[in-house]
Amino acid sequence: MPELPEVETVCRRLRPFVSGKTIETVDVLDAKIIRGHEPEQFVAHLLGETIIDVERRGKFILFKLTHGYLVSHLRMEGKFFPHDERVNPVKHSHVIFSFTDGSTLHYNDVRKFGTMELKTNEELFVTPPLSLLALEPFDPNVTAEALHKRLSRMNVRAIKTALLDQSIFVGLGNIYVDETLFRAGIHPTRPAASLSTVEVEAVRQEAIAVLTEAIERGGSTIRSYTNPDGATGTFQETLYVYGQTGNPCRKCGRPIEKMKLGGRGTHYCPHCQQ
DNA sequence: AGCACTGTTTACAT
DNA sequence: TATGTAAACAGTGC
Repeated sequence: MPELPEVETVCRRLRPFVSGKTIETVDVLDAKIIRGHEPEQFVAHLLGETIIDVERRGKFILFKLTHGYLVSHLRMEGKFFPHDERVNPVKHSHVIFSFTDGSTLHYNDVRKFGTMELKTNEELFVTPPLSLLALEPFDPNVTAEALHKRLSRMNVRAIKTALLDQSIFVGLGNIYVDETLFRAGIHPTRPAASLSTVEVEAVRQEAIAVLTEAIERGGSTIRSYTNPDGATGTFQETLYVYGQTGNPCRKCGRPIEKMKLGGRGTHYCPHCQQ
């Protein structure tokens, strides 16, 4: 269930594996994964294409092809598994790529929420879904002033809900947004418009710190995430609030609480986050 | 058994 | 327009 650090970890693993390889066959075992085109068109376009590079934009994986891009989102449970040879699909294998060197890439997705879509170079950033994204969080143009201006226009929205909106801030999901708000000392239900520029800057800095540290640790494995090698991340060892319900806060010792906000489980310290 | 929960996004109703 | 809810699906845990 990847957020930006997990997707970045996946991209770093896939990049050396697929770069320079030419697609020989594509088996679509479940058409639900394919968006934008009929599966037949999807396959027909990919045959003979070479994967030039693997890039990331937000939580999307971008396979740069000879012609255009294959854009993939893992949603909750999507996983890519590289293999040096042809192997049989397993349960929940939905799309299988084989390359002219004999290696294969399997897409596995228990809940089938993940997507794959072809885009031309011209369409890529000016059509949904990528056109809807805010700037990358590490972009210097993401300033406290710009973010504060945007948040100040929100009527009643809670800061947590706003930060999960990828058109406002890119890369945070339910784990890292809770961690960001804890580190910034901001209560998740605070109206987004009520944050001062100083508080917004604290949120921005902590978000970048959390995302950066999580990338360095290969992401977080709470229950099911593994990278394409099957390895787990280790950032979960450093979590302050996510999944820590009832445990003593590492800053003040009072128990971490959990509530429901915007339909998502929300973890916070009632003392450190007023 | 049945229900609530899960790391995401979006279509739809209000 | 903005915001909240349900839905897509499968598995796990109580």
